[in-house]
Amino acid sequence: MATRPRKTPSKPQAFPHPHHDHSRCTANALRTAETVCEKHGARLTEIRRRVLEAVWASHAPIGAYDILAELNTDGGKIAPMAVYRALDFLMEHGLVHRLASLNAFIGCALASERHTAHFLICRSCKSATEMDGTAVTRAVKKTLSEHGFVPENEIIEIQGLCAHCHKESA
Amino acid sequence: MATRPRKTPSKPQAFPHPHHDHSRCTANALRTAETVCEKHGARLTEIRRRVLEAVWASHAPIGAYDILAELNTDGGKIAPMAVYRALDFLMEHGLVHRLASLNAFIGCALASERHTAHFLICRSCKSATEMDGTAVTRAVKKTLSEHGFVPENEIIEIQGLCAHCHKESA
DNA sequence: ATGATTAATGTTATAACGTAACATAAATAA
DNA sequence: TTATTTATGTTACGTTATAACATTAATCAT
Ligand SMILES: [Zn+2]
Ligand SMILES: [Zn+2]
Ligand SMILES: [Zn+2]
Ligand SMILES: [Zn+2]
Repeated sequence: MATRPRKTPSKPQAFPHPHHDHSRCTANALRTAETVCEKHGARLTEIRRRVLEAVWASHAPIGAYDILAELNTDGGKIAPMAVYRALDFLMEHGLVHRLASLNAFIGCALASERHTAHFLICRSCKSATEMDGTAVTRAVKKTLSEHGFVPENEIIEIQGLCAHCHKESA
Repeated sequence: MATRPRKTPSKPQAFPHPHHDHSRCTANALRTAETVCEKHGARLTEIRRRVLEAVWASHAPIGAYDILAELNTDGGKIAPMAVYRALDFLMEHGLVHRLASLNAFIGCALASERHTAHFLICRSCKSATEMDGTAVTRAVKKTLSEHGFVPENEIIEIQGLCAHCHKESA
C-alpha cells in the first residue's frame, strides 16, 4: 500500500523537529521577507530586519520586550516603541503573527501567501506552528451561518503537546 | 413542513438582541452561580458576587480594571489583586471566561455544564457570545491527528459582525 | 541640486494589564 | 476555645503596549 498523499501539499506544516537545521528556517524567512517587501514596495530597514531575525531565533513565540533585550545586547538604547513599530510593520506584511494567548510574536513560514493563521502551541518545548486551518474555517463558517454572524478574523490557538514532546513524556 | 429541530438544544446560543431584557440574564447568572458554588462547596463571597455582577452588567467583555472602577464607584479602595483573585475564583468554577484577544472577561451562560468556550465577538456592539464549538472541535481534532499534536486547550475567538449589527450596516 | 513632502526613527512619558509577597481578618474545624 | 484553613487587605512591582512630539532619513517635484 502506497503512502497516503498529503491533503495540503502547499502547506508543509510539520511541527519543527527539536534537532532540525534551524539556520535554514531563518535564511528562508529573511529571503522571503526581502521578496515580500519588494513586491509590496515596502522597505525592510535595519531595525525591521533585526526584529525579524530575533523573532526567527527559534520556533517559540517571543515577547516584544525579549526582542528588545536581544536588540540591546550590544548595549544599545533602542526603545520599546521601535520594536512595536517594527512588529506592526512585519505583521502588516504578513511576515509575523501575534499570539493573543501568549502576548508574543512568531515568524510566519508562509508569508508569501496571505492567510489567517491558526496555531498549535506546545506547552513543553514552547514551539508553535501554523496548522492547516481549512477544515476548521469550514466548520466555523458552517456553525456561524446558523447564527447569522459574519466572521472577519479568526483567532485560533490550540495549546497542548507536540508529537515530539508527547513521545518523550510517554 | 415543521420547523427544523435545533441540533444542540442544550445550548441556546443566540446572539443577544440589543433590546432584550438583560435583567433576566443577570438574575439567571447569579442564581446559577449560587447553585454551582453550593455544589462545589465553594463560597460566593460578597466581592466575588460583586465582580460577577460587574461582569454581567452587559454582554460585552469587560476588563479587570473596568470591573475595579465599577466596584469603587462608591469611593471604595478595593485593589486590583482583589478583582483578579475573584476572577480566578469565578473562572475556576466555570462562571466566567477570559477572552485572550481582548484581555477581558465575560460571564458564562452555561456555567452548569463544563465546557471549553468558543467565542463570537462583534466589533460593532462589542457583545460576545459562546458558539456551539462541537463542529470546530471535531475539525481541530481531525486536523491535529495528522500532526500527532495532542490538544489540551482550545482558544477560539471569532471576530466579526453579529447578525443585528450586520443588518444595520447593510 | 534645492526645497517640499513623506516615511522612518528617536525620545519621553504614561497607560493598561497582571502578579509577588506578606499582613490581617474571617470562617470552619477540632 | 483554640487551631487551621480560607479569604481579603495592602504595598509594591513586573510586564505589555501606546500617546505625543521631535528629529532624521528617504523620496519626489521643480
Ligand atoms: Zn527552524
Ligand atoms: Zn513540543
Ligand atoms: Zn442579556
Ligand atoms: Zn453586534
